[in-house]
Amino acid sequence: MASVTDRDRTDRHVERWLPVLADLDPDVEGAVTRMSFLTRHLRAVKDRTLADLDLQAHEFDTLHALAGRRGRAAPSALAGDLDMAPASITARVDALLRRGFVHRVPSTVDRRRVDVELTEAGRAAWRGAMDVIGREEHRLLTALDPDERRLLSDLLRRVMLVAERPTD
Amino acid sequence: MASVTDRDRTDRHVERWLPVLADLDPDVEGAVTRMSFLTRHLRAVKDRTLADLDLQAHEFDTLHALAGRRGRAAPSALAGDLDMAPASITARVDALLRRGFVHRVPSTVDRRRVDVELTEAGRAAWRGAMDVIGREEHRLLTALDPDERRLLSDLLRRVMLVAERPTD
DNA sequence: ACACGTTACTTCGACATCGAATATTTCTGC
DNA sequence: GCAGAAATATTCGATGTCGAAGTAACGTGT
Repeated sequence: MASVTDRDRTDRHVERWLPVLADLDPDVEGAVTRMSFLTRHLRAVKDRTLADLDLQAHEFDTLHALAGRRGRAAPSALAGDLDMAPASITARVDALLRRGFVHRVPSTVDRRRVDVELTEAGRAAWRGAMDVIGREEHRLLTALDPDERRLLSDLLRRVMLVAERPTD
Repeated sequence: MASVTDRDRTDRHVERWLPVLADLDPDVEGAVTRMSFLTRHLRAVKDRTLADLDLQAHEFDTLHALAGRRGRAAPSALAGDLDMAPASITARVDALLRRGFVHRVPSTVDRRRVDVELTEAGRAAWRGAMDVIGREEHRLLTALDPDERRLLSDLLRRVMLVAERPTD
């Protein structure tokens, strides 16, 4: 069991930088560094998990975005959801096409558009991975009890609302 | 002022996925998604801020890692600090070399090693950027008062300790 | 109808990153 | 001492991403 006095690598990080940067706020730096590290950790675990299923993270992410739009979406919509340049979607779809996970469906009403649609194989690959993804998220968050998880989520929401507000 | 009932984009994200994934824990998913988004947000703001100073994020990151080692380090040490492949350091150092921010110092005691050392220009570029970086971090975290920041940092530490523990 | 601006996707060239292979140097076991 | 293992940085080839330019189609105002 983790004692309240246990230190993590971020404590060491802050301790190392404090002499160099005197105006460092340990709580601000600690929160930001931990969010950054946890995000990277989850990404790394996801990479390894997906590798066992013969999927790359960016392949899964694309299937996931598609599934989130009921299995069919325009490339530009996927680019928006994935926070990527539209130009990058083309290569991703090409690769998924070669694996038989998606196909392109030219729109009949607007011939500029070429929707991307999940195949059955694509949906199966996504579902198979979804059964496994998220385990690590829950494992990490069991460090906190349900009330604390709610508290963490609520604190982060308030930070998010500032982030979403335009800077001016 | 943000009301306690204000919703952020993560609330909308969870709401959108709940019908598809019934076993989703809103607090777990909320916390993870918010950490991921905030990390990306800070990265984006850093990119824009550094662009004004004619620096790329990976250039600054390399200078920062060097500064954290008192201005001199082996490429493999930088690779470890930056969580990158050692092969990738070569190109970064080459680029910083062309800008006069670092130079290579062959070690006299171990002729396999070629330390990388900050020049005065490199240290000045780092310091100039450091004065600006971190503003956004503080801006976001002022959504919380000091006690809440401490609380957030402590909650995240406990999550970190689970992440750092080997999975087994 | 038609010209013009907008929208949507793709192609192209540049670049960052990585894993594997390479060259050189140091360390280790005997 | 010396042969083989380990360590260190680099080169090389492949891949993913992006911005800018290109191509095609739509929409609108006149």
